[in-house]
Amino acid sequence: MKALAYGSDQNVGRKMGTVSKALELLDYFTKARPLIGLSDIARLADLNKATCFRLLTELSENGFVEQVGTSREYRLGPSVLRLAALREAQVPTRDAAMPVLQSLAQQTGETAHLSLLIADILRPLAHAYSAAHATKVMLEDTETLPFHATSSGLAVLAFQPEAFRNAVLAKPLAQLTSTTLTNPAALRARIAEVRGLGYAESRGGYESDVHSMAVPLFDALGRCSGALAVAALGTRMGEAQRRMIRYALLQAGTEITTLWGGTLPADIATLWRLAA
Amino acid sequence: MKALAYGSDQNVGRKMGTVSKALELLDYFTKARPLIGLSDIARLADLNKATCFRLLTELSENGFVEQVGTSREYRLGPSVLRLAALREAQVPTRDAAMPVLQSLAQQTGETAHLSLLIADILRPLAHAYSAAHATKVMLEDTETLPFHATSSGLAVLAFQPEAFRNAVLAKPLAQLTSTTLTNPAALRARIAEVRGLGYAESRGGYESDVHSMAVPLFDALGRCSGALAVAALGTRMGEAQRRMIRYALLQAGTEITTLWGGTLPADIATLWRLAA
DNA sequence: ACCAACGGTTCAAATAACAAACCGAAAGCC
DNA sequence: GGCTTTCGGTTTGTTATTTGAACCGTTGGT
Repeated sequence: MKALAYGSDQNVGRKMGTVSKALELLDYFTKARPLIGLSDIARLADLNKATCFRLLTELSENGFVEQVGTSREYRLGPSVLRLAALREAQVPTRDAAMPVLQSLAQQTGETAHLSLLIADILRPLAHAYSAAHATKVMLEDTETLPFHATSSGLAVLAFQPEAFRNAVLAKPLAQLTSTTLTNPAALRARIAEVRGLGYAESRGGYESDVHSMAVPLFDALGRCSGALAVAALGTRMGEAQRRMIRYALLQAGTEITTLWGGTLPADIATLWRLAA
Repeated sequence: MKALAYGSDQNVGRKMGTVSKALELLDYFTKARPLIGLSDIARLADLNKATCFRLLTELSENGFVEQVGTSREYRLGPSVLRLAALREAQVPTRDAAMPVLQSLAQQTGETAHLSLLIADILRPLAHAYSAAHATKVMLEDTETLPFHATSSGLAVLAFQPEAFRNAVLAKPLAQLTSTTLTNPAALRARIAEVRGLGYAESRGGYESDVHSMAVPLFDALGRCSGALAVAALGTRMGEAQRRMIRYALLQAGTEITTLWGGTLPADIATLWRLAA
């Protein structure tokens, strides 16, 4: 199993195959850092420059990265577009969820985002912003959502196999804000609570003034493979607002799970029906 | 440089790194064959089962493929979605072109498609169909566009560096229909002609009753990195129809190149302006 | 003119990939 | 039921690939 690595956690001492190393290089491209030079990416990945060069060359030969003319920096290549189109054609995920996500943002007047569990890491896949407020939560550059410190993370974690939860909680858990829960036992309790409620909530656990709520999403294989969340400034999160957002979330969550061909676990279905 | 391999061309005797082998596995997933078992894919890629298994495992650990529950077959994983979203955010390609593509299909009443030059291979990225005729050209399952036998291929080839053209024409060229041009010298003449016209045309070179026209597309780096084409049944391609399609193509081609931040080579810009 | 950092290259040494044979399970097929 | 084939997956010794450190030639800053 791939090392669970997030935050500032340096993934040192890992022992991984060449392919994983190459694929990991792709992960260093982010919205905030779309172009990376050879030396930079070698440093980031903690790889030898020669190794890194060979990997990048091979990625480039296959269109997964490409070099922009000047300064020879690398960026993601066009191959991913083709593969993504193919994946979406077979398992509509982003395209299917996007309209629901947008209407959720509009309906709640807050920022909505959808995350996917990819290779044991929770990553945001799409965002939708509302024009309702001048101040909104932006998360353009978030690359990884820590399981223990976000509502999406908790929502997903609550519906994973026990072994997965254990693996996550066994790793060191970053104290991101003053209110981040980092005690494994307390987190377990928290997760059990999420399971009982059918949705998760986080008050400033990731960023101190952001309050968010999230629901788990289920795919056609019955797995909980993602989460849908609404994030707002803590100051805007009154009781009425929370109730409104929760309601919209449960609706939208049901909708996306259905679009994905998934089915809610029976207990969750009941919980959500009651709350509606 | 990666071997130019298309059609039924078996890519035997190649000497490629582990990473390329792994990435090539991803190419065996198509719309027509979205799920593949271990033994199948090993046969397709002409790899040892153990090797193939290891590669697939590593791809799976990184979310590039995943196994569906029953029968343990593999399919493309969610990682590609994330990367594609990132790529589109930085270099809007498919999303930017899609509306133009659709309006081109609607405007011409025929099938329009956009292809991208990925790692020396021309691959269709998106299609748009028109509802105007009951019979239309379908190309859902086309995986690779042979340069010598399609209008898109000729359009792209005409604007590549000489070395690239040579590499393509040096390979054996498949005789796909009775009218497919396979003589390198004749093809060179054809390509020169395309250069002089600013667009390419193919009458039944790929499928015997399909007539298509294509224009090259240029990206922000000044490369010709794709083609835009309209394909119709040969029987519908009268002179008036050809003129209409050509006009719409030049318009749409200009538009997409502009959206991509590219600039037309001066001679082409002039040609297209004159034709409009 | 210097120096540092860049992208890229080289080559011996270390490591990871390879092929073949094997395993238990499931699916035909008599 | 029993025989055979094929499946996904594993193991092993051999082999070929990957790796890391040092080394180029350039570029850009001071």
